[in-house]
Parts: sequence; C-alpha cells; structure tokens
Amino acid sequence: MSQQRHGSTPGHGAGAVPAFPDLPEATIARLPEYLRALHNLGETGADTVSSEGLAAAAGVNSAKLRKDLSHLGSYGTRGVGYDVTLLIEQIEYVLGLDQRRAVCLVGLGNLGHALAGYDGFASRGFKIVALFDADESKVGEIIHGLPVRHISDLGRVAVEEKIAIGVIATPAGAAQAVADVLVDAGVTSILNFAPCVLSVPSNVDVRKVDLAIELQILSFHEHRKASLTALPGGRSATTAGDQEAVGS
Amino acid sequence: MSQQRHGSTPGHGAGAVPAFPDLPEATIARLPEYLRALHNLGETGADTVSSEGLAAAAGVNSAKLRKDLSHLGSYGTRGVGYDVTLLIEQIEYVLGLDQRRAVCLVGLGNLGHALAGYDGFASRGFKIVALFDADESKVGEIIHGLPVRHISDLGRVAVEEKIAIGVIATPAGAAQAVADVLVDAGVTSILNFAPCVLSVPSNVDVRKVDLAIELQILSFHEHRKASLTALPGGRSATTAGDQEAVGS
DNA sequence: TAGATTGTTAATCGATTAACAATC
DNA sequence: TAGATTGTTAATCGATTAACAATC
Repeated sequence: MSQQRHGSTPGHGAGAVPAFPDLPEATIARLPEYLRALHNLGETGADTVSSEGLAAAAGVNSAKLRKDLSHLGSYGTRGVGYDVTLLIEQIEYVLGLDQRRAVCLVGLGNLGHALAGYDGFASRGFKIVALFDADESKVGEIIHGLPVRHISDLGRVAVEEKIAIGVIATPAGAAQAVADVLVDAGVTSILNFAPCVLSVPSNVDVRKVDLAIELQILSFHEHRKASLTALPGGRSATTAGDQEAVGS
Repeated sequence: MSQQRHGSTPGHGAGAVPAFPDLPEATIARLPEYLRALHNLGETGADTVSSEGLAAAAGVNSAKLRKDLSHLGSYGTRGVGYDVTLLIEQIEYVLGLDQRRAVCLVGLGNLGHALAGYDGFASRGFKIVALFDADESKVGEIIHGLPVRHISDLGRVAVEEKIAIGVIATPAGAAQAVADVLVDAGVTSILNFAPCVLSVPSNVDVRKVDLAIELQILSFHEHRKASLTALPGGRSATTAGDQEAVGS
C-alpha cells in the first residue's frame, strides 16, 4: 500500500519545463524491483531485454511494465527491447541513486543491530553514517565499524553529516520523539520500523515497515484458505490453483 | 502495494452462506493497524471509540475506516462509536489471530538473527517454533532459546510442527529453493526478506519485505523534493506544507 | 427530542490490463 | 519487407472520499 500522501506539485511557474516526471506512486514502488532485475540480467551478460523478459524477472505483467517505463520517457526500441545499461542509468537517475545518500540509524536493539550490518544498504546506494541509541551503556560500542552515539547528539550530527534518511528502529514509545528530532534537523525522509504512526510535516516522507503486520496479513489469508476448504463448495488447498508465478 | 493475487472465490455451492467476508486487499492490510490502535486505546482504559478517534490513532481518515469496518459487518453503535473490546475480538477473528500460528525462520544471518528475537511476533499471535540454516557450523547453536537445525530437516519438521508461515531470510540465491521445500511441506504462507521474486503455486501467499527498496522509494522522494526547490516556481522544502499527520 | 455518529451511497480518482497502431 | 516489440489508448477494475440518511 502506499504509505504517504504527496501534494501534487502545485502551481509550476508558467511554462516551466517540469524538471521531474510526475510518477504514479504505484510505479515508483516498482522501479526498484525493475532495477534489481536489470542488475541481475546485466550480470548474466544480456545487452537488451524485452518488456516480456524484464516483466517476468520482476514478477509483474508486461503491460504494467511498459506502462511504468513509459512514464520515464521513451527508452526502449520497438522491435528490439530495452538497452539494459541505459535503462539502469535512467531508473537510477530517477530514483536519485546517482548520489549516495547518508543514512542514520536510531535504536540498536535486535533489529537495529541487524540493520546496521545489512549489506543491501551499501550495495544499493546508501551509506549508514551514524548510529544512535538512548541507552548510555551502548554508547561508544562499535557496531559493524561505527560507534554508537547518544541520542542527544542526533540533531547536531544529522545536520553535520547531511543525513538524508533516518531509520527508526526504537521501541514504539520512543519513535515519535526521535522523528521530531530528525525533522528539526532537516531530515525529510524516514523509514520507520517501530509499530506506531508517526506525525510529521507534510514535506516529510515516512515509510513504515511492520513485521508483525506482514504476518497478520498472511494469517488472514491462512484463515480464509482454511474456511474455504471447510466450505461445501470450497476447493481443497491441495488441489486448488494452477502452478503460476507470483508477484504483482 | 498489494503483493499477491487471489483468485476471487470461484463458484460457491449454490446458496451457501459465505463463511468468510470477502475483504478488499487494501482493507486487509489496514486491519492490523486498526488492531494495534485499538489495543493502545484499550490500555488507556477507553471502552468505546468513535471512527474519528480510531482513524486518528491509526493514521487514516475516518471515512476510510468506517468503510473498512463496514466490510466486517456492523459492530458500531450510531451516536456512540465502536466498543473497543468487541471490535478487537472481531478483527482478531477475521485475521485468524484467535489461533496461534506456528512460524519457522530460515536463514540466520544478521537479519534472521534479529527476527528470531523479535518480540513483536510472540506478542501478536505468532510463535517461532523452528530455525533453519544451510551453514553446518551454525547448526546446534541456540538462538533466543531455539536450536538451529539444518535446512535438510526443513521439509520434515515443517510437516511435524504444522508450520503455517515460513519466513525466508536467506541470501537471494537460496530463497527459491527454500520456498520450494516449504511449499512441498504444505506451507501456504511465506514472508520473504530475500531481495528476489519467488515463484510459487497460486494457492500460496507470498509477502515480500525489501529494506533496500524502501530506502530507494524514499530516495526518489528526496530527489523529487530537491528538484522542486531548484525549480523557478518551486516551494522551498522548509516553507512547504502544513503541519499534518501522515499515514494512509 | 436533539445531538452524535455510524453505515452506505455515489462520485471521483488512480491503477491495471488487453489490444493495437507505431515503428524499429 | 516481415517479424518483433514498444508506447499508447481506452476500457475496466478497485480504492478513496465526501456527503448524508439512518438510527442510537
């Protein structure tokens, strides 16, 4: 689901060329998936890829892929497909991945600890530059090469290090206060792992990842499937469904 | 965004009362958020809550909340609001949280280790009952009270322990093989943290959490906001936007 | 009864999809 | 040219929202 409203760019200067494509939220959320698939294809040595091929690799249908890419402009060649390298460059440009963005991580419990060491960040255009925790006994500890600083330094360091994205991995009770400090320090993007709603100004983007919610959604479907098999006309779980790839 | 297609319950037995409400995917994804908000409200001693109040606590607007809840049936009282306890019971029933579901976790690297110790699972209706890894040197290690087993035991144990949900936290290269074993063992719900698309039969639900993708989506918005401030008619990031809560 | 708030309606909006004309 | 595949159109579908009648 989309996680954040964005005021549709109000009143451009008359006649100004829009510096930036106005992409549908659903498209934005899929671009990183296409990018990952393209990187994989590039490693296998492919120079070009058809919408059909890329769509399969990204787990979507080809009409949706072409529609999504058409919002970026016209970077395919009819009869041929898309140039893998060119498309990677285009998507990375739109996603703003041509510049490495500084990330700070707040909260070094179980999850924060794991996030601090997560390879996927560094390998995909992000650099964790600072760690913070409220627990004095953790301050000074070196985690994956970075020292833990006290949360009271967050505001100052966020400005100094030009933090672009703040990741909140604190307990729910502390998350809003951390968000407030981040916002005051000028951070306009927050990734929130705490199970709570954050209140922020409308120019700040928040995305939320809630692991328990993901399980609860799966639980709903388990419940639904169980009730179907129990139903008179219901299809049994083992016979139902054609073998088909997943995604959307 | 929704992550999985669901064949719309085909051909019920004639006249059979549907055992289960057919909820929109977007509604399902919000129910856990409402549930969390309701638990918070319950702890503060509230007996009833209005759609306005609950919506605010869950970060959505009240029309959406009422529409969502109307799909469950009619559990509010006009002029009064919703009974907190009753609504909790209803949502928990629909989400299938009245029965504790057994979860297994595959892949005990950085992230898997953190997930194994994540409180949010146990406290919200799930129980991790087994851990698996391909690395022989990890087998036998006790992590948060559970022994790590070798992945070759996954199929057998998944059946024995009646695993309802498999969580994949392996590297991307191993994820599909793990999914195949889970599916063979009859597991029909998978939460995938590996950055890759899984191919599974259509009766299996997959949800995907990709941390780097979340950052890339935020990066897009950072890029967009930066391009706005550079624009002639653009609003500066610091003056833009009314102070408003986030969500949806 | 008067006030409050739900549940529903209907309009609107955005996303998906199939089909195909454009074009390499 | 013939075959392949994009980019776009238009129809469809699902989700959101404001407004309000129903009703506690």
